[in-house]
Amino acid sequence: MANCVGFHTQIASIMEVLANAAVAEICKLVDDDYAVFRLEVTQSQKENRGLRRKLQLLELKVSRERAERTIRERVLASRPSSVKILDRYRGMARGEGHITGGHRSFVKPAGHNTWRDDQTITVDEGSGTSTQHVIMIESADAEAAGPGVKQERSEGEEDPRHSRDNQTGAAGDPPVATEDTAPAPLRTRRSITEVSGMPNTVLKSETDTETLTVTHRLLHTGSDHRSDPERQGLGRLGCPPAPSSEYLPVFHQSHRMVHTRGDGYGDALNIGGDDPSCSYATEIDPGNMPLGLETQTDLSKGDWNRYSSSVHSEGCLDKKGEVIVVDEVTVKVEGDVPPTWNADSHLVEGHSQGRDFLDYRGSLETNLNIATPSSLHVFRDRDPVSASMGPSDSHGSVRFDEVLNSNDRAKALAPGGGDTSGNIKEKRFLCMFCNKGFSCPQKVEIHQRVHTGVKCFSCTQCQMRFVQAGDLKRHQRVHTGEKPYSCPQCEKRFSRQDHLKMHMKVHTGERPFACTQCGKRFSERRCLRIHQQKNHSTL
DNA sequence: CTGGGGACGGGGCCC
DNA sequence: GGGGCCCCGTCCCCA
Repeated sequence: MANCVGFHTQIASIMEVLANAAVAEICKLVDDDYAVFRLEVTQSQKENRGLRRKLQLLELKVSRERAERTIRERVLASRPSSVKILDRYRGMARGEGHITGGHRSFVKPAGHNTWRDDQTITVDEGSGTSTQHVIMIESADAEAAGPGVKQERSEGEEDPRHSRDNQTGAAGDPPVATEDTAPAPLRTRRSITEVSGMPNTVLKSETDTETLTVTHRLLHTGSDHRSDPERQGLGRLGCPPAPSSEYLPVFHQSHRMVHTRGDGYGDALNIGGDDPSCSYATEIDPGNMPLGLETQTDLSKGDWNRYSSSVHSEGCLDKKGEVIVVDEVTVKVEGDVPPTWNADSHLVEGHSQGRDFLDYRGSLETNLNIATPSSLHVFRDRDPVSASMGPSDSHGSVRFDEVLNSNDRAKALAPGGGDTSGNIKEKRFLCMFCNKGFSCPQKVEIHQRVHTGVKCFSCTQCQMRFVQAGDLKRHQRVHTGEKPYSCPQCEKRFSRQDHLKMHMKVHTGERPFACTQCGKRFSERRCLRIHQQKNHSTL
């Protein structure tokens, strides 16, 4: 019996030894494999870095070449051209046509939704049929990027301020506001991404058909933007991004904040209601205003960068303010990513060369996947908060040709997104729709209402709604009949100073707008324009 | 009667 | 918030 016990003990010992040996062997194998694996990963990372550097160099080179070409084009375009050109351009700006030359875009090839790090950006400047549509956003590092990678600029119309200067000129000899005499050169609209190599300075999306991977990089495409849990957001937003809305401000934030969607829109929107006469539009469709005002909190902290990122990551905010720090996250998109915002849809139709606000409008009208203002109504009606809305809700009736009026387009296309201050550093906060720069987040928020159609201020006397409180106040003079401005010449009174100023031209005989064709002068630019269209238009 | 132009009121938007 | 400009619609006058 004792022998039996001893035998079993020995067996157990041997088994234990063998087991330990096996474990040690396994561990060794695992360690070896792990070491090999890590070595491979390290090598891959090195290769990846090397490739990225090469890509940077290539893109920088392309950007510079493009800049040089732009300069040449501008030189060529600065030659005097005929009135026809500007008129034609104006027509296009109103959605009557497409600019067939000069405009270039980097657009994804048709049929491809995937952008990869190693995907070469090709540029077909002649046909505009390629490739990626990306942008470099001004940032602190922008200057370091050197010439050629500055924020794209596109001018199809003269700078209104500049024009105004020309028109006012020196007293006594009002300069001729030629209006159409010297059409600004039709410069190309291009978008360039600056790849600085710094992970937190380059944003790019790697979009698979149904998967949006947000890495350190994010290039915000329209489809990406709407590939939400809320493609509803598309509908709700109802304000499809202007082409430039593909652009995403690039800020120096290594971490992106993603807010989970919540229902706290009402709360979020309950800001700014300081005007007793202003019934704040709590019925604002949250999807229509992805900038959830909750972010005011962040904005007040100056954390606009994070704010912006969160908007683009999810477009939704958690009412609890829950924040998920995302370093790398894969956002699954339910269902098909609507190709709505694929630049391809424009390109395939031959609109590739003028893809900007103009094409955007066209696509809006033709692409059934795009939420139209009518769909806004649908979503608004679904919104329980908006159910209390009366007919005064102009939100849903916002027309994009109102939102994206020619002035807006011109400014959006203007250098620096309309920034004429020249101090672009002071306007680091970019509109996510038109890329226009502003000096502070609050201004961006207000400005973006232009695109979102959000009108927070409503008149208690009528159904009018306004984006800005000042507009409401001015409007209310219509009801009060208040006319605080009186003409010193004829005692005529006006509710607005600018109207008085305009009226004063009656007395001064000021006619700063002269027709270059017949010399006839007008007191209003519009009169001149109408005159030229009716009498001198050769189109 | 019609078209061109002047004048004015109002909204949009930016500074 | 005020100032200012742009744009549009409308009304009116006049040739």
